[in-house]
Amino acid sequence: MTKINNQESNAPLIFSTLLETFPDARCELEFHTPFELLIATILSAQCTDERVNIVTASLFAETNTPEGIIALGQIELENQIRSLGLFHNKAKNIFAACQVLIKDFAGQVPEDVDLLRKLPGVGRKTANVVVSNAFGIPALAVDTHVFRVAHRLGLAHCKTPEKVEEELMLIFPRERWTLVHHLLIFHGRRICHARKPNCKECPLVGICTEVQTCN
DNA sequence: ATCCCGAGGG
DNA sequence: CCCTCTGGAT
Repeated sequence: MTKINNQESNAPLIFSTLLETFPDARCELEFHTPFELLIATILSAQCTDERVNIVTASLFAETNTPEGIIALGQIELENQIRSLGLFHNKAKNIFAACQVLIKDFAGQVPEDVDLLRKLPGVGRKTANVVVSNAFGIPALAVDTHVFRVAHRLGLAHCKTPEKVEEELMLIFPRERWTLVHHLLIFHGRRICHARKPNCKECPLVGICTEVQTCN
């Protein structure tokens, strides 16, 4: 029996529609180096990119190297990132990650997802964001937005981000992975919100498998 | 109240 | 699998 909400065949239409709607879809974290993006991405958990950018602007003006962060000290780092939430864990992880970078990677951010994941505080999603946006290596990071939107559009059906990542990578060609990630995020943030999706302004309302009619 | 580009630990 | 960490925006 055919799965009724299997929309893999609609993937090209979904891609082109979202690209037309969000031609500026991109990484919204501000960075100049892979290390800056790594730190910004770790900081981005549970808060908006906009506020991460405010904090990193002043932090990176002070230092943007692993050695510099170590010199800053964990307590001072905590104080600088406090307003971003989860500040203790983030500071602890960033501090430890800088030590690993210096000790095992000659102070350079590795261009490999598996190596990146050896860094404290770097999971699958963060590693994918760094390799794709800092090094141009195709990757499809599945965060809360990508997960939600992919399910609503019928592009994914699995229960874990890892499995959804696999599903999406099979549906879209490798050279599109990074852009697909950004398009789904923009759609999730601007229109397909977690709580009250704005279906009335959704360009995909005609093919969505989960249209919300109560808003 | 609920959500924000999560990850680690139990 | 679940829980915890966290301030700010809405």
